[in-house]
Amino acid sequence: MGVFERRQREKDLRREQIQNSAKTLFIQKSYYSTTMEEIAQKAELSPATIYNYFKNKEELYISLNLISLQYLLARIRKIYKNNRIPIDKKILKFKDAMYDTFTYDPLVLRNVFHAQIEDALSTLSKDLLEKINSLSKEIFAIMAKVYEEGVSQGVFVEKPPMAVSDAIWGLFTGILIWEESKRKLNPKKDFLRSTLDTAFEIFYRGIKKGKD
Amino acid sequence: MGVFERRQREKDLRREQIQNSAKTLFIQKSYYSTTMEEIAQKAELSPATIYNYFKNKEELYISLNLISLQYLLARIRKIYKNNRIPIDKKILKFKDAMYDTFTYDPLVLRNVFHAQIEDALSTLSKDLLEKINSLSKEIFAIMAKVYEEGVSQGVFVEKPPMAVSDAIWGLFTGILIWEESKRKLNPKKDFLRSTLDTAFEIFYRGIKKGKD
Amino acid sequence: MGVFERRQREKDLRREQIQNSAKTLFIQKSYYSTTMEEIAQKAELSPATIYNYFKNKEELYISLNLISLQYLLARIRKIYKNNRIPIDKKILKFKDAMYDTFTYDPLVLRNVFHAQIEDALSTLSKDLLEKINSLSKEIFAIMAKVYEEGVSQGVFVEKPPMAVSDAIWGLFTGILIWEESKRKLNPKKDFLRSTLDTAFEIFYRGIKKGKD
Amino acid sequence: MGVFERRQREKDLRREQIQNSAKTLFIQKSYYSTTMEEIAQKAELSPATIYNYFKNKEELYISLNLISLQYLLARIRKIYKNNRIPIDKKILKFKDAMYDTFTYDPLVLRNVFHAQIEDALSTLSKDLLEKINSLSKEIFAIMAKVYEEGVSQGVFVEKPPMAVSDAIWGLFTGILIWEESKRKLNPKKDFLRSTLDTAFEIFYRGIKKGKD
DNA sequence: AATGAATGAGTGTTCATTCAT
DNA sequence: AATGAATGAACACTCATTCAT
Repeated sequence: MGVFERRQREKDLRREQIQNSAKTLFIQKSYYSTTMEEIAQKAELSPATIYNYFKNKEELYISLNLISLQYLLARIRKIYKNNRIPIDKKILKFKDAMYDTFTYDPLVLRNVFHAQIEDALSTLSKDLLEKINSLSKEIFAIMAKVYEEGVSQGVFVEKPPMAVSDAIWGLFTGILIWEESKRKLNPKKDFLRSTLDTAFEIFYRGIKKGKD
Repeated sequence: MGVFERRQREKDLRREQIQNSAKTLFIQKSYYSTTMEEIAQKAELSPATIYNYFKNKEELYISLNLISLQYLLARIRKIYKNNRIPIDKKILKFKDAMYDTFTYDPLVLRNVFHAQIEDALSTLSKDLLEKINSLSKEIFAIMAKVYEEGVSQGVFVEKPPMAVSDAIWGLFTGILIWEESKRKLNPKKDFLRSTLDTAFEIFYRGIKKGKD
Repeated sequence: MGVFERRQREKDLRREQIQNSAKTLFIQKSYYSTTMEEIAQKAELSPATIYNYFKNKEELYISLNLISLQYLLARIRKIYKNNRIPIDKKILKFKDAMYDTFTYDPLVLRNVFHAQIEDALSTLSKDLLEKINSLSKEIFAIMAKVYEEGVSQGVFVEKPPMAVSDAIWGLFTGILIWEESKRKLNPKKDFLRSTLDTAFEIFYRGIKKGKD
Repeated sequence: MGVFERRQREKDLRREQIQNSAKTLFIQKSYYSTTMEEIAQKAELSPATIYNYFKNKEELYISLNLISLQYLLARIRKIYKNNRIPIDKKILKFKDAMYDTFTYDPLVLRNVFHAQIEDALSTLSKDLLEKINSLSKEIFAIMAKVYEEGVSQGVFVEKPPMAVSDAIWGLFTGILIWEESKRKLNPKKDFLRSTLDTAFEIFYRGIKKGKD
């Protein structure tokens, strides 16, 4: 049994090893320009071996996606349920959760936007897109609910809740992508954290009721 | 000369014809999944002909990029210089300029983010990226300047100006991409305009001094 | 126009050139063991070029098939309609028609039997199989009709007509394949013609009424 | 020794288990489209295990061939030696022997024709082909001998004996393959037995001396 | 100037086979 | 003896690009 378990562990490790190599390359060079050959090389395996772990390139790609988004949802939920955090501060906590998630795994973000690939990822993608969508929807729903509670508690000004959560999400992701792309041109400058903080301070102030 | 000029005009037309076909396809299907063949077909030309107008696929792609960004810059400049617009309202005008530009040409946006390709677009891209960057920098500089003027006029709260302009840009583009991607899953729902309006109202309120 | 026609002729030639190479190899080595590379080499072209003429390997293969069967049907029909040939001799003429067709193009035969490939040739094959089937059905129908006429004219003994035409077909093709396969082991001995003649004499005698 | 024998028996069983799986698949899908993986799965073994019993795919394939042909030879021999059967009826008995053999193992037939593989089965095949050939030769020799005896007994008309046995063989196999392939297109109709009977009645009548 | 035709250089994927355990 | 895992060697097919006409 020890043998079986070791084997399993090793197998899991190989899988992750492949996923990590793939993730790095996909982030660096996009889905299309990354070849299985390259992934294999980075994982120090032969291309054929990858196919023992993933049905094809697409599935490998897809396998990278949901984990992080699920993690994010978990974080968001936790914040939502935590009654010790005042409702208005939760918005800022959301930002932190997103920050942690997306700096850890920029690929998810791309897929959340999935703007680039869509019809290319043919069959499976529909399933994936739906899963991603259902996850994001839940995230949004929570953010919207928190905002609505804030409104009914009188701490937030009244706006269409879905628009607000879309705005939070957009604000976050927009800055993230933008800073990321700026960093590519000049890797030394990393203003992500500080820009995000400023942006959310402003946004927070924008929905917070009452004079400062 | 009439002949020469007609020729030139025709040539320009062909170029645009190709660019339009390419743009549509690149937006629909990404750079990688669009083939020269397809572009040619859409432009009702043979693939070989495209090479009379563009050195290669990359250059064709790149040629699509700057026009819209230049247009945006022009709009932004105009707003900046227009003294009849109160400083705080200029922020909202910026949003409108971005809205017009990006709904007209979603591709620029993608390229401004260029998240997908980077590495792949080898030599030429550096040049392009720099041009894009210098354009965006100017746009930002103006937005930052407007914000600073607002601060010194006492209508805006004080924040790091670059962070603010990054935030504006991020807020706008983030929402744009997000709504676009939502529309792909459900083409009937188009909340772009209304979400943008809500978001900018909030943001505006967030930087406006002396809240209600 | 001359140019266009020359082009067309050249194109047709290329197509045939490819088909010939393919046919030779498919006969020599079966569909599976023949590679596109080999076909290309034999046709003195690059593999990619073949794809300008045929969508894929399967279609190339399929393109080789119907021509000969159609030729056979035409021959069979001609014999059928020729009133100068006495009804009982027509059976022997059928043999000659089959002989000419199949010695010219052994591949058809294989496909008529298509025993080897079937489920491998997935999509298109259904269409092809049906066409082949409809062609063979017509051939059979004619053979059966001739036999029936012979019966009603009192020159043939009475048997189930379809069984008789199946038997003619089976007799012919069985001998063909068998002699072919013998020739492979010993290329010098070619008894196809003489064996066929003997076989059909016997068969003819077997259905002819009022034996010697 | 009991242990050794049991081991041997088990080993033999495994071998057969593999051969059976392989045979079924080869018949269903041809040599090329059957994978070792599939054979292993059907045999409820791992692919690697197969290699403990057969040097490689080719040898496995080849191992399937002779058994049935040897069985057929035995049957043919038995008929030949059975003096209670009148010489002319032996021809019809041969048909029954072939029918039993080939309906039990259609693969042999294909390999007897080996039309599909030849070239591909490189080294070993020569050996196999020779064995197959020597077996078929013997079968033929017997059939020819029976026919010759019939001729000298005055019950058969005179024809080249080898041509007659080729014809018998061809008639049988041709109909077999043909009916098999028809059954593929329409599994409900199985006329093999009846067509064979009709065909051999005709053939029998074709060689039988004397008026009916 | 436009294009039909040809192609080199990939690219994802399959599969028989090997080998350590 | 059985097998999980790894892989080399193919192979069909794609596509940007070139070039003669």
